[in-house]
Amino acid sequence: MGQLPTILDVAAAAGVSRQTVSNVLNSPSLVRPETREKVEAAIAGLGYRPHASARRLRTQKSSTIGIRLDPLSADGISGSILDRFLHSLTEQADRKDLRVMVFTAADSNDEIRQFKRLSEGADVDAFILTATFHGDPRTQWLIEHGEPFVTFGRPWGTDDISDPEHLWVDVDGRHGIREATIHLLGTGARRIAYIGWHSPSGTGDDRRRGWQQAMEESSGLRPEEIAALHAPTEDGATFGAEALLHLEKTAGNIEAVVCASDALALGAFMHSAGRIPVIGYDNTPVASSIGFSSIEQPIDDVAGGMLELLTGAHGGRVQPGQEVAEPTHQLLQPHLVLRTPRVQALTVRSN
Amino acid sequence: MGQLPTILDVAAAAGVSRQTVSNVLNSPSLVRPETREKVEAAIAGLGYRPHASARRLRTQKSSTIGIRLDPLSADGISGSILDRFLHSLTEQADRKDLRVMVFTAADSNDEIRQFKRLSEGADVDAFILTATFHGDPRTQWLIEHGEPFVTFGRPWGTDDISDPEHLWVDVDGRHGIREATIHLLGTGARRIAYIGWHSPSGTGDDRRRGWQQAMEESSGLRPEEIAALHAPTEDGATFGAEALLHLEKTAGNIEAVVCASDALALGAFMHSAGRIPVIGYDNTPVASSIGFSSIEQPIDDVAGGMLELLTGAHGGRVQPGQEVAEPTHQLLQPHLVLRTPRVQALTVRSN
DNA sequence: GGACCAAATTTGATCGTTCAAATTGATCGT
DNA sequence: ACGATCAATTTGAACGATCAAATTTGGTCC
Repeated sequence: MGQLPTILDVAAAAGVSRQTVSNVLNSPSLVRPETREKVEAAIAGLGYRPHASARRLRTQKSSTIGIRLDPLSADGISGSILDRFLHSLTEQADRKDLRVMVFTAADSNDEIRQFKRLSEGADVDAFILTATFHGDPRTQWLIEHGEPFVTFGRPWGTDDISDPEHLWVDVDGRHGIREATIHLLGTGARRIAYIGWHSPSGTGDDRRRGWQQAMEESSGLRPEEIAALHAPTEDGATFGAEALLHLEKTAGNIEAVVCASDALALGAFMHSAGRIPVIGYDNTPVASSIGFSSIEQPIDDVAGGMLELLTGAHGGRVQPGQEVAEPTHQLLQPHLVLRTPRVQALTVRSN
Repeated sequence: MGQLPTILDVAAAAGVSRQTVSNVLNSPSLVRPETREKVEAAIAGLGYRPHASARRLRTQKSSTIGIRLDPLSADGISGSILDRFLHSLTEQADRKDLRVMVFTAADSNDEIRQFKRLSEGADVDAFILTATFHGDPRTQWLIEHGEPFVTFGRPWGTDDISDPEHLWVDVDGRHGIREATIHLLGTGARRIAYIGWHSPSGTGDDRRRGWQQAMEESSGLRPEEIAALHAPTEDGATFGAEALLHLEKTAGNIEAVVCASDALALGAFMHSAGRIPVIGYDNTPVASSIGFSSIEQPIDDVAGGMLELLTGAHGGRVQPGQEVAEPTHQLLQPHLVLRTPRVQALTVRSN
């Protein structure tokens, strides 16, 4: 390991002072090009890297963002999506010289306790929140304590979307589901069912509206008929299968299904034995393995957008009562990934 | 936000000196119980938390472990397993007052570059490695540079398992597959196929041996017959389906299948239409949704074991030529999760 | 009561960096 | 030629904690 070189070693090697080296790193414009080169050569020669903790102590900034690992979120981004998101976030953060620290929490209150720990210890100086919900206590706490943060998910219900209290990036689920439904209508299907989550659910209700709009506009069915094609349930493959079974009994013939998640879609697909088109949401590995269509969220753009908001003019905080030049949120569009099923017959056990 | 209290504020409030407060936190035994209580009251009253960066600067320890996010590892722990592992690791690290920092890397060399960045910047002071392979350059680099680390995975091939050059925790895949095979033999099946990965692959070869042993001991088949039931391929559902199709053509009737991964098992299960028992590896969500048996790795124990080794006497490093009292590795046993299929018929398209 | 020793507590120095103020050296206007 | 101005660089101080050494406290023994 040896002793790591410090800024003083670099200064000595380059024949300048500490501060000049510091300036080369942080405010290059202050340094004469000639000296800058000398210093840069010394830095490279010694393999010097600034000591993160020393810098943090002095600047009171950690250049680290915190994100909770939420493995089993029923709502919003589930499992493998969070995984992809975390990966993309970390990769892009790295390019901006930001580090990512993860933590776990049992519930929202526990998460707030972690916010406290991590911000007070100066471990992180901004937070990334996923799966926001109506009346979220976490955003409230962060705003009150002046901690910078960005959410993946709109501030459902609490405030105006166009004039938000905080920064957010979200995916327009309604639009995605609407496009998917329109695609199915374009193939000739009319009796298109929607299997989603129980209300109230910000994400869930929004997605359902996409299906509802498309159906009302172009299916030619009466409102009661459309309503009869809607089955709210819990998230999960078995629930998806049961919901479709239920719909077939109560609403009769179903020509296609749009689902609020891939888990539900898997169930519906299994139950329908691949005979009718099923469209899921999130384009998880299951969808591609089994081979059903799914709506893909632009995860990279979400992560990139969040970092942009965090490092941009706002610095993760919306200054109250101040003119805002840059946008404070982004609503991104998902896109439909079409697949033809790899399986022909598939039926759920009768048990 | 206000100004956070420092150790000096606590000292003043408790009527003692800096160092006494520091001792209450780090070496309570040095402090008289009476004073300790006073200080603890002051800490609680002010809501003081030590400034992580200041402590790190002084102690030259970050109390942070780094782990690479590897989203698409074909070998070893794949996708959702890494997710579960990361979650478990973070949760257990938290209890030991350790933080977890994540990073991404395109390949091993890139990962080594990250090791450098993070250790030189004193961002992390130990690494967690997953999916080790034969002649892994990463472990070599870490050993050479004296960076503490633990691997999830044995040092395949490089050195002696019972006298390792570094700390590791692994799951006994051979034993797991062996038990799974024995279970199938117990149900009366004899012609049990094995679908795994191409050789050489540390993990893959080890798992295959488990099947081979069980077959040689108890199937009653001749060695050539057993060999004919083995199909090595790439990881993935389609490869699994193709492998089983191939085996049916070349080896004839197959009564059950054991696979090196759930992805392969999914393919085999789809191809066999759920008619014969299929056992996968990793017990991913796909296995539970679709409903096939799978071998579950004790992820929590793996994470816990790795942290134990890291924080134990070794401090993540095996001192060369020194007597070692504590064990330097752990080999854990997986267990079989049995399921009855939820689907009855399922066939792969002929394309 | 004073000498001695261990336990408890305090003080001085330091980790590596950046901020703020001070210094140097060159250019310029009058 | 002389101070004023400005760019480039240096020096002193501080961030908040811990280590190492010094000091005080308190008890025991003769």
